Amino acid sequence: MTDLQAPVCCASLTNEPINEADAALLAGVLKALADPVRIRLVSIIASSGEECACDLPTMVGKSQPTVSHHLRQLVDAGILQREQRGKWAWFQVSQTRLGEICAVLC
Amino acid sequence: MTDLQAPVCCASLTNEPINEADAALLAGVLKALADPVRIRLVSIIASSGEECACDLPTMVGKSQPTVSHHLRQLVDAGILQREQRGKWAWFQVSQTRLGEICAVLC
DNA sequence: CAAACGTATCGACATCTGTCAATATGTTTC
DNA sequence: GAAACATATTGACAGATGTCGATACGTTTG
Repeated sequence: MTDLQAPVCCASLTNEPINEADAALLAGVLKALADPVRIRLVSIIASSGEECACDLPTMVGKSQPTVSHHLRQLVDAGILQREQRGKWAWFQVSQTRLGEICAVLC
Repeated sequence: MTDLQAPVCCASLTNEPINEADAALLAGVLKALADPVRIRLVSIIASSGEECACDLPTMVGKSQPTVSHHLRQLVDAGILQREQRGKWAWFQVSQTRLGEICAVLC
């Protein structure tokens, strides 16, 4: 499995044709974001700065396993950062990662 | 079906929690981009300014129907613009659309 | 208009994905 | 250490998605 924590891929999509490997990397990161529930999770967490996993199932109207699954995808893609505090898991948005995505697209 | 040609959604993901409808819109646009073949198509077309559909199957190593299917998704999402010239279809990247996506993410 | 050619659509299929109930894992507290 | 609680994993299933061969559609050119 590719390391999705590495920089997204190339400098820019629009300068020169991206190669297949980098395209797959970028697609993986974008795919992590390309879901309505995950977008709402990112937006909720970004807006407040950080959120506890315990509050998110209610906020997005999905079951605890479903939310856990989505959070994992976002963490694997480097979009969220996870921090364990006692029995609670707290999440923050990686502005760095979002910035990388923007840099590649524009 | 929602109008994916409209502005992507909100001003910013990170200011305040996005609502469900806008999240679905944004997810639709991102999903159109979240595929290795489609990313390569966008990158190829953006790099050269415009491309004829006739050249793309060879360039990305996929069949003509498959490429046509991907191009359609990108056009529907407002990421590509299509122009018919005689029997050829030419495609350009909508920098406006890419810019909108960046604006929402950052 | 008939043949040639570029593109889109259809049908079929294998794979991937989102979802939840059930259960396992891990942490705290009594 | 046992009970309580937060989170992750597993298993199962319906629906979405990428792919291609076959075919239809539309435009140009003899």
